[in-house]
Amino acid sequence: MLRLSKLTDYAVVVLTRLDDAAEGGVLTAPVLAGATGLAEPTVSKVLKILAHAGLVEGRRGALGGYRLTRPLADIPLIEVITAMDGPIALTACVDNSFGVCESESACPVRGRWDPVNEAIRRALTGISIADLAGPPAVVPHPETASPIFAAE
Amino acid sequence: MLRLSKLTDYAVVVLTRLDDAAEGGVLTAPVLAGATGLAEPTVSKVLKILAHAGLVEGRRGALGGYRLTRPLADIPLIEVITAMDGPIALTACVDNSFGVCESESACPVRGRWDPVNEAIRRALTGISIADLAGPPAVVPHPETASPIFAAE
DNA sequence: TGCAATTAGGACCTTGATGGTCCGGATTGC
DNA sequence: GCAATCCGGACCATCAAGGTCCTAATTGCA
Repeated sequence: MLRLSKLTDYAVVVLTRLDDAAEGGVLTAPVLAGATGLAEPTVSKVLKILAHAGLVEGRRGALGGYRLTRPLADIPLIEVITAMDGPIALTACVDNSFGVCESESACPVRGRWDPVNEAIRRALTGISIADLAGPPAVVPHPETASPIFAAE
Repeated sequence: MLRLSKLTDYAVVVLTRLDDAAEGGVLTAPVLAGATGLAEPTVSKVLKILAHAGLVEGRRGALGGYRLTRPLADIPLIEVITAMDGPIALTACVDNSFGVCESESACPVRGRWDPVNEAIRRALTGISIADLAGPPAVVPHPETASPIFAAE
């Protein structure tokens, strides 16, 4: 269904909540779990991955917790997706990876997916997490909503 | 990994091969299987789905087979993806689907994914299957390659 | 110095979707 | 009437995603 993983979804939610922390302050995994309604181990897992990608910073020990390393507006959506789901690659046929496809000799679209991946990357680069956090509520009609894409 | 299903991948390959048929002629599933290197039942499954979506037309009986209902250039990639994978929806939070998310009351990104889906749809609408079939070979540097996107 | 709180890293299991195969029925041409 | 072919669906195996848990390592405080 061309869907991204739930973990990525959670990551966006967690990141936006993390933005609630006071200047310089940190939020612990349990607190974030409570704020988001997600299970604590899951939140913990998400935060660990995000920390590994450098999007958040973890501080151990008592009074420890996590905080953003950058403002949400400086985090493009694609960076979160890449951190959680790995690099954007719609098919196994990426770049010049030979040998992984048993019918590559007969494949007429060989090497042709890259521009597609690139197009999606571009579309996702222009959207920041801040855009997703945005105004509080539901968007009834996306077409008439205010444009949130830098690329448009 | 934000990947689309293999079936979709196969569909694109099969469609491009189907384009080899003579004007008005048809190709059978076994022939297409041979031409693409894919297993026959799989090709058959793909064709059935494509036929259901109206992208190809099946003709039964002896001398039967499949043929394109439109030239490849008139088939946007997104149409194939939608046919095979279902509608583009990066997350379960789509439109105004209430009740499916147990923490929707606490979710700060509620309803905010739609524009993202829309952006991807747009990026995928400008690419036709003909673009994917394109010139025979590998694209070394997508950035310097000829632009194939109508939207750019 | 010891204890409590917290992140870090990974192992582990379950579940659901995907991928792939197969079968019976309907249709068509010879 | 027969053979070839599509049509529709059922069926099962595999595999990655989702989620949980456990054990270190680190830090602050009494």
